Amino acid sequence: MSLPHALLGLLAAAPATGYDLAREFESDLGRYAWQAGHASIYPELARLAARGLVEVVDQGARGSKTYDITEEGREELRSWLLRPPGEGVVRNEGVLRMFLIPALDPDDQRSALTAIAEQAAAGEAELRERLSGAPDPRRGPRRELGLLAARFGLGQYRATNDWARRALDELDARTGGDR
Amino acid sequence: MSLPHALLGLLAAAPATGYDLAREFESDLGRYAWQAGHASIYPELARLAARGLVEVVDQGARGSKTYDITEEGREELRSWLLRPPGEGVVRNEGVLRMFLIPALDPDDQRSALTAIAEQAAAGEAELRERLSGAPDPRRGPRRELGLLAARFGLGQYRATNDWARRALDELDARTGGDR
DNA sequence: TACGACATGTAAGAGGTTACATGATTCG
DNA sequence: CGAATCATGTAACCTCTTACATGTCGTA
Repeated sequence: MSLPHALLGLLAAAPATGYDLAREFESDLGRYAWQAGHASIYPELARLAARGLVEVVDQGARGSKTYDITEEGREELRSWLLRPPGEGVVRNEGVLRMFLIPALDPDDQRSALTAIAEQAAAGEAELRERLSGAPDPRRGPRRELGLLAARFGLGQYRATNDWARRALDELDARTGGDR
Repeated sequence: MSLPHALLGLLAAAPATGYDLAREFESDLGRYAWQAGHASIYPELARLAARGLVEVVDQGARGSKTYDITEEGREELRSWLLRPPGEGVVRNEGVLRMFLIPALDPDDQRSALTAIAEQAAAGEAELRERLSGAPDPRRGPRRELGLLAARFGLGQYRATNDWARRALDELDARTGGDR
């Protein structure tokens, strides 16, 4: 039940076509929060339109339809965002891998943890660069969302890197620290 | 395709019944990494057994079956854990809410961000207490998994709290900081 | 004029949740 | 002996992914 709210949230920032929205899910949104492909987005937009939460405000070239959120849509979005966050859906393959690392033998643990730390460091560096550069002019009205998401990602990568390096330290301590 | 590997990873630490595994998903594992209910676990164990990756090593009271991982299972798990982490599934309703907060008006943003910061602080405190106390004797062979997961959670809550408080500061700066 | 990006849709199937269904054991 | 917990399973349904299918527009 999160996809409709994700779409409402994106449309609340600016009207967009289904195609635009699908691309939005390929960046930070899809990386840290929620993934969706066009094959789930188009039918969901149609359902939201049928419920009166969004509407088609423009039909352009190539059969494109630009959707905007309606007043009812804003209310639905607001009540969802303000609802006390009960334990929602959580599904993260990367974190799952991290948790299961103790099942490996020490050498394999070392390489898996090293790979995680390096990947997190690389992700952090890349994001830091993006944040320090000029704000991406393409994003326009969703710039704020992107900024917030990027900063969240930064914290995420930092925490992951710290976690992996601490696990590596302890592994070295346990196995004698040599090699 | 992550549930079978999650089950293999848990069984790699110690043999368990489907019921045991279902409870495992209710703690840190389900909170940060991957959720699963008994209705998906039992059929998946049967499939894994059919593929020879796990086997029934004991049948106890109440029709319970204790599963253990096989050598083939360990190899499958190892190759999955060592596989370079391409972008896996990510689905996190809480993070999605965080990203969409800019869709609210400033007052609502303030309350949503405050709620997030408070919840993260409470989660962090609770986890910190659990980590400082005596290690839970019930967990036995999965203690290490739990420790790793709890420390990950700690970093997570810290990052979330920082993120929310920074967003609040900026909101105050933008809207004049009064009230 | 060909290629890449834009743009939308459907169908089949995988994976997962909720609800239904059943029964044994333990503990107060 | 009643309630909670242990323990397993199935059926219906929902959601999302993958693959299939189609067509337009800009530009090199």
